[in-house]
This record gives sequence, structure tokens and C-alpha cells, in this order.
Amino acid sequence: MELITGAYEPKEAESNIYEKWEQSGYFNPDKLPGERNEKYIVYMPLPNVTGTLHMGHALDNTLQDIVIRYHRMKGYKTLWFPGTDHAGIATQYVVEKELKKRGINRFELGREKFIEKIWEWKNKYGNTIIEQLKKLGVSCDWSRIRFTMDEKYAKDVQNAFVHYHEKGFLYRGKRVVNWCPRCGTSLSELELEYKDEKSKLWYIKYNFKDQNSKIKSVTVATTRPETMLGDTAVAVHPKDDRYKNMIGKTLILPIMHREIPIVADDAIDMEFGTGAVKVTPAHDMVDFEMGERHKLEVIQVIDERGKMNENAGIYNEMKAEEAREKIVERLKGEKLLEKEESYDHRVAVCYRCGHVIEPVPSLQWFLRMEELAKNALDAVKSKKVKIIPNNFEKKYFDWLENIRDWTISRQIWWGHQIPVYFCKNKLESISNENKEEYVVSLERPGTCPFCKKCEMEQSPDVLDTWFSSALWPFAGLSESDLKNYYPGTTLITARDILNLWVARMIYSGIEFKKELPFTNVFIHGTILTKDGKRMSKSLGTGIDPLKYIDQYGADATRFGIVWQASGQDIRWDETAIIAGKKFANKLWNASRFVLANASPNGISINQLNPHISASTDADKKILRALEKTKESIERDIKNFEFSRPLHTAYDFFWHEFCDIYLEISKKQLSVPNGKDENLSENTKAILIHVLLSSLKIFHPFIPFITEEIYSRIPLENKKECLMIEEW
RNA sequence: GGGCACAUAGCUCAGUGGUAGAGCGUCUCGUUUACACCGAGAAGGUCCAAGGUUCAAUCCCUUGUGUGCCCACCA
Repeated sequence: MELITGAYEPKEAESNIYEKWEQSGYFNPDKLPGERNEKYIVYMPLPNVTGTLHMGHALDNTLQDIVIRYHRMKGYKTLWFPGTDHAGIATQYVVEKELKKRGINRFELGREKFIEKIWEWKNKYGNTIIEQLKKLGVSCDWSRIRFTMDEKYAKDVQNAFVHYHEKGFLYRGKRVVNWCPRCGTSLSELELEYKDEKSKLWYIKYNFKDQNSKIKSVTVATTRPETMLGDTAVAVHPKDDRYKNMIGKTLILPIMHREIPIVADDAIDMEFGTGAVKVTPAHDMVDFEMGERHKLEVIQVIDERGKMNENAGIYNEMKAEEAREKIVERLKGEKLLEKEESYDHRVAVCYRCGHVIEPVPSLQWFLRMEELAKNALDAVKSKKVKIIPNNFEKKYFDWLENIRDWTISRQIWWGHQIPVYFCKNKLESISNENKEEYVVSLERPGTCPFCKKCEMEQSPDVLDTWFSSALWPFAGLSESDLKNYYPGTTLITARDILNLWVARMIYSGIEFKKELPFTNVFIHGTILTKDGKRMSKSLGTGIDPLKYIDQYGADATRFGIVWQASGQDIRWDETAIIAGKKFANKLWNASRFVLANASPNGISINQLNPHISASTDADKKILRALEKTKESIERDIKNFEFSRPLHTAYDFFWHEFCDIYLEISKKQLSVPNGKDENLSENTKAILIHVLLSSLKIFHPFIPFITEEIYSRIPLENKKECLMIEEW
């Protein structure tokens, strides 16, 4: 046992300590010492395999680590499940870009080879974020790490699909989906981003078929004239006096010369434009729904590459933007363009590549949400799952109460391919919703039940990434882990994935395991830049936590983050890390003092307490303050308060212990010539006791330095490490 | 348009129905046998505005202003 000398060097100490922890095996609940009856289980929000540590991860994982370390020291059987997400679109995008640099195109490569490349990439870089998390000091059980495309995990995903199918929750349908022509996939509403765009509003005249009445035409306003080729109606509000008597009449669609009706629909805003709207069911969500209400034909004129198709007549194969210009020109020529106004609006863009979204009708798989959403709703309404703070419940309820069926299929290559098989001789059934000639099965079917001779072909579609992450609390677990470690206790995450992910885990747990996956959902704030902007790598506003870990140590970094994590969003203030660094130094030096003046050499840890009998006012005061501090911190951690207990502990240690008691102890220790030996001995015991207690208090927050100091206290019968000391 | 937050020291933020707090920064003093990454002390605040409830409001209520975020719509 070496006493503390010199300064604390986080860099050297941290990697050694982490190694020691890993070797101890105590991250694994099955290897924890002592009898532990109560469990405490946390599911790590899955970082993407392509991810690198950012401040959000640092906050999220530090809070989880605090909760886990605290409960471990409190004698719980603690398990923190780690994992990584295959992150369909994100990963495919990253690897595709990587290959492009080397002049390789994924379409030339082919699906199978491309997926191989992604696996190669994953095996090479997929562990980056894990290594970075280790630097932060997280105490998750790495022996249980899972990847959402692991064999067993994938099997559970396939099972879930088959289960939903057998239950009648799955159906195929043509829907206008948000299509990214660049990524070649449909995107969910949650994956869209919006961008302001300077555009124009074109006012186009649609003539009446009957040119004998006084009014010859109706003018509609549109931002997308090229979609007019697929118009199948014009809609007005039923109460709009300007158009009331025109409802039901027939117009001639310019250019295409097709007859289309005027319909009445409540969705129309009378104030906007002319109050008359062109309806293009194939290329607009709202129009699609209107089309269903009025039984309108769906005519697709733009294809999945963003080009006009054969239904667009002479514009066939033209890019949509080009067709727009040509059509506007032509309308001008035919005197059907009444006017154009400049108009700024927001367009939906792909969250990955930023390409403008093209709504196109497409055959997709849908999951019926009614019953699932109701289950998720009930779980929180009945308080079986607590959302903390509870003002986030409203957001959760709103989403679930207005939920639409979930489009779970994606047209990308990287992901869980759906267990659906088509007859090779009737491949048109892949794209024809009326032909239900497919088999849903875990195994590839032997002979085709339709043609009786072909080997069937698996659907090229893959599942939405969230379909697999929704199963995270239990997918891929071994039989015994399922029995012992499901359900869990707590989930700690940011608010942006409350619905995307948390709600889906809740109903998946009920659906597949008949038990809620966890009882607490703690939502923490978001880390913003100092001027309140979003931290984003692409905007260059992000900050790399590894920079701080490197410069000031993981403890100081964690300290700085938690110091500010009061529940509100955090405008990042670097000076908190300086405070953390200073505190680490204070802790180190105070420990040096205590060990130099009150070394408990030869004393067993169990003998320590009896030595403590407060004789002076200062003794009494510090011991009382210690108890109060501990109580207050316990209360806070139970309530998922993190910043407050750190401040409490800081104030206690720095001011009450160091500034006051340590100074007084100098006098109490130096009683002349054994005049009052008891006072001196008591003081020593108190110093050691308070130091040891403080190390325990601080350990969940700043685990490295506390562990390092603990290892240097020459007490007999110490635990193997502070991590498993009793809090 | 609807909802949820927030507005307190120079900066980032805690906090309480009754003398306003921390970190960082600033200033003064201090080489006291852990620590200058320190100690002692100081300066610095109409607690966004207006109105209301109250013996008493920074805190509770109403309205307004400003900021951030979420949801819907944007033809």
C-alpha cells in the first residue's frame, strides 16, 4: 500500500483503474459478492455503430452510471445492459459514402457484397463508441453486450414479425410514403427534417368542361405545378360561398385534358390561396387521404428516382424540377397561368442526406397500432411506468392517442430483411397489393405453394431500425437472462426518443413478454451550446467530450456535466469542468493530509467505527453534517436528481470538512506530549471515517479518483475495490 | 395555430411565501506544517414587465414581452 504522494494524474490512473474494474468481474451481477436479493437493471439507450461519443452520450451515460454505481454499493444486484444499434439508414449512408470515395458504387457492387462491406466496416469501426464509453468510466456488463443484428437478436426480430403477422396486425398497402430519392427508401414522419425554401406559388386556371356558363374556370394555387399531371380533383371547402354552387361540376385538367371533378372537403383552408386546391392523391399525404374520402383515382406521375414516369406523357423521364419549368412555360403559353408569387415555405428533407423528400405511392408493410398504442398508453396512465419528470407524459399521450399505423418496411439493404417469400413465377405480387401470393415464415419455405416448383424469393424489404430497437430489453437474451434480468428497472434517455423508442419498447414488452420492460423512465435535459443552440456535428457546434477527458480527466468531465444537469436543458459551460478538475485536486490533497496525519495503518475497517466518539464541538458538527449530507443525497438520487446531490456533497467536503474540520483537526492532533491521547486518536478516526464516507458518496459521480484514493488507504480488511463498498 | 419549458450576479445556473446562493470571472490581503487547482475577505442583483392574492411575493395567480423546444398545418 503506498501512501499518497505527488499530484494526481488522471490519464495514467484511469486506464489502470478501468482495467481493474473489468478484471474484477463486478460489472456482471452474477459475480457480485454477498447476498443480493433486490435487482436494479438499466437498459442503455443504444448508440449507433457509426456513432462517436458526443456530449449527449456523455450526459446520458454518466447519469446511468451514477444510478448503477449507487445501487451496486447499496447492495443491489445491478445490471446495466450495453449494446449497439445497426442503425439501418445511418450506417448504410456512412459506408456508402466511404465506398464512394474509393469509386465504388453500391448498385454495381450488388446487395450481398455491399452488406458484406458493411459488416467489414462494422467489425472494424463498430467498437469505437464502446471504447469511448469505457473512457467515461461506465460500469456496464460488457459480457452481455448485444448488437441489434446479432444472430440471436435477428431471430427474435423475425419472430416478432411473424407473431404480428399471425395476430393479424400486419398488412400491405399502398400509401403515399415520404420517399428519399437519394437514399432510395421510405422514411417515417419522425425521420423527416424541414428546411426553409424560397419558392413560388403558381396560380393555375382549370377550365370548366361546360364553357357555356358565365364562369369559365377555377384558379388553384400550387407550389408544385409538376404534380398537376396526376391531379384527379379540385377541392374546395363545403362552406365556401365562392365555390358552393360549383361542387360536383367537371373541370378539364390542363395539358392532360382529363376530366376531373370539384369535390368539397373540410380539410381545405378557405383563407389560403384561392380557396380551391388541386388534389394529387399520388404525391401528397393530405391529398391521398382526401382521395380515399372521395374515392379518387391515384395517378402516379413521379417515380422513385424523382423523375416523371410514363403517366406524365411527354414529360416522361424528365427530372421533376425540369418538368416543373417546362409545365409552367407551357401554361404561360396557353394563358392558363394567372400569376406567380414568391413564396417561402418549409420542405421536408431526408434526415440523413438532406435531399428533398418526394411523396410517392408505394407498397409497404404496416403494423396496426390501435391495440399496441392502447397498451402503451395504459401502462403510463396507470402509473405502472413512471415518466420523470411527469410533464413529458403529455407528449407521450398526445402521440399515442393520435397514432397512425406504423410503416415498418424500408427499401434499403442494411437491416433485418423481412421473413416474407414470394413465388418467383408470380413476382408481380411483390408490387401488387391485390396479389397476396406470399408466405410469411421464419424459415425459407421448401416448395412454393403457388407454382409448386420454384424456390421462393425473399422480399427485398428490410425493417425500420426502430422495429428492432423496440425489442431491446429482451431480444437476443439467453434463456437464463430472460428469466433473471427481465423486466428491468430504469431507462434514462433524452426526450427526443420518448415516442420513437420508449413507447415502442413499452408495448413490445407487453406484447411479447407480458410484462412491462421497466418502471421508471427518466428524461434528462439536452446539452446546448453556450448561446442556446443545438449541438450538431454537421453545424460544427458540437463539442467532443473526449477532448475534456483527455485534458482534465474523466472524473472532471463527469463532474462538469452532472454539476449542470439540473433537469433543464443545459447551456454548456466549460467552467464547470474546471471546477471538477479543481475538486479532484482538492479531494486528492485532503486525502494526502488525512493519510499523512491519521494513517490507519494496521486498523481493520471494521474497527473503525468504534473509534469514533465525538468529543469536541467540531467533532460532533462534522459527524452530524456527514449524516445529513448522506440522507439528502440518497433522497435526491432516488428522485433522479443528479446536480443537487453533487453540489451537496461538494459543499460538505470542501467547506465543512476541508475548510473547517481539517483546520481544527490540526490543533486536535497536535496535543502536546500525549496530554490528551484520546482526543488525538478520536480525531484520527474521525478524519479517516469522514474521508472514507466521502469517497463512497462521491464514487458514483467521480469513480476513478475515488477508487484510486481508496486503493491507497492502508486499512485492513478492505474490500477489493471501492466500487463494491457499502454506500 | 396548439402545447411544454424558461427569464435571478459579468457568464452558466441553483433556490425559497419572511436578511438573495453556487461555480467560473473580477478586486484586496495572505509563502498558517494537504492543496496557489489554496485560504481569508470584498465588490457585484428593482430576482423580465405590469397587475392581483397576502401582514408579507423573486417564489402563488393573471396578462404582457422575450427566448428555446415539441406537435399540427402550410395546397
